[in-house]
Amino acid sequence: MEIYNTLTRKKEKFIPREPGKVSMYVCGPTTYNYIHIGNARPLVFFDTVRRYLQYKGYQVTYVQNFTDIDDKIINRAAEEGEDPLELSRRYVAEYFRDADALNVRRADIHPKVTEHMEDIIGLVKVLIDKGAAYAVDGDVYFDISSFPAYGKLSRRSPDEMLAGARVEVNPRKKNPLDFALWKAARPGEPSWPSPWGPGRPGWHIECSAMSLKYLGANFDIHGGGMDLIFPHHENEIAQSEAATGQPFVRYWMHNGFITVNQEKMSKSLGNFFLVRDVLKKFSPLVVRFFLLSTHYRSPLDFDDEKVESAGRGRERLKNSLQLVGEALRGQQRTEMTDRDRDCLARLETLRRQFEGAMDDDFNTALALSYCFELAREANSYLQEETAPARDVLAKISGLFADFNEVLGLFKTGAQGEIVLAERPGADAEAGELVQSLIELLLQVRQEARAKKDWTTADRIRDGLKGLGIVIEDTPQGPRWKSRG
RNA sequence: GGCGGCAUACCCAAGUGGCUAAGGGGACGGUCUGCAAAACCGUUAUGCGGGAGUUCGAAUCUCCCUGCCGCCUCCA
Repeated sequence: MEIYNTLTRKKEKFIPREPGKVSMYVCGPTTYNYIHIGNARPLVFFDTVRRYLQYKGYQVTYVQNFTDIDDKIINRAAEEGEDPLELSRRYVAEYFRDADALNVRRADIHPKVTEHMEDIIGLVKVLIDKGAAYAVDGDVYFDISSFPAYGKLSRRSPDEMLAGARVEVNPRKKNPLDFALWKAARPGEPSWPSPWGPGRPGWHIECSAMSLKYLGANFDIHGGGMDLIFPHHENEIAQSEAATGQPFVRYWMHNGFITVNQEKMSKSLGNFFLVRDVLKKFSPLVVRFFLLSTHYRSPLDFDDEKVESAGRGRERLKNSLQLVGEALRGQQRTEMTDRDRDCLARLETLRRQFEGAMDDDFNTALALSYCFELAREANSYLQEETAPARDVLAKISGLFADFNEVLGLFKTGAQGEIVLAERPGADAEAGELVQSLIELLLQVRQEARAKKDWTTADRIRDGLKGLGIVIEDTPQGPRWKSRG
């Protein structure tokens, strides 16, 4: 397996720190608003990375933090007249609603800054003791001159960064590029006691402190958006390596941006779409499919038409899954023909191709194409065979389940089996009634069809279609599904 | 100003030296159907922004040009 490492700008063979185990840390959101679709990309992508590593048999420890105290939260809280910590607690809960909808599995640990003050203060102390940081008037700054490797991730030297860059003038800093580890509290702000007076952590120190606590030094994978390379991750490296004297991270992974009209989407530009709003229009799993349809390091333009196109693609997979499901419930045979054996061989190839795609720096777009080839293989097989071979069916269905275990494009049941029920109110009590009514209409329509009363039959079909219910007539009778 | 990225069909998109340039959407034709839908079969880039070069051979490497974007400041 190869991973593109931002640190070396090359694909490198993946060798974890400890055989069979992978430690990964992904920068989570600052909880001052609902997440936007740009935040959703790393979420979904790194969730997929984790799933694939698990598929490969690794024991993965996945940590994703919440930045639940910072300037933006304080400002937002002031605007809303709400307590900052209450506000961030609320948005943490909202975050999980969106992430759950996108089929993102919970991290093993979701540390919060406010719950790790001791660890953060301890790390700042170490940095001061080692001469890598200095305290001024209740602030503490990291001294970048103490860390010669500063700039190695973003490939910039401090001199280059100063030339032409607008750096705020802060007379308390020794060097304009020095950054805050601890910020003295201003009146009315939430604060925590520290050896330097009441205050709160700077933005970068939390990730160093919390990753060190849960994953230790030199952990395997650190992920986040490309815009975090500088300064956030550069600063994390400086802090962590200055403190431990060991390499901070083995593989740095950064996802590309989501754009709107080819322009970067961000909270600061104000051209962002909240996941919450996007999900009013699209199924969350369609959004997930869309996010995985492009390689993670490429930009991805968000556009309703493109998401709809992705939705129709996913529908194709769903139809195939439905056909396979029906075949599993239907007649099967146990003897094998040459055709069956060819099919099995082809399926084995598809698994290898899928793994090859994911092994190559998590090429989800290519992996998806093998899902489609699987669908075509399955469909054409089922088209030809009225009583398909049990072993072939099992293999098809197992392969679909495995691919889905990695990509998470469909909900799964307790045994990891794919659950297609995305019908209106399928899991609500009212859904029972809806389903019964539809079944009743289908019976009426079948009676009309038997009498060749096509007008009535078509009226029922068209009417239901208008309500988002698609009817398909098959040799085994009609079936229906909701159009997502 | 400094640093970096991208440009593949109508749309999305994989492919970084070598069989006929994946896959999806769309469109068109066929099979199936009462008609549809779904599914299946077929068609849809002699060409990969433009130009020059390296090579037996390039979408893939080099140079130039054009266009778009990002980072250097909070940002996934």
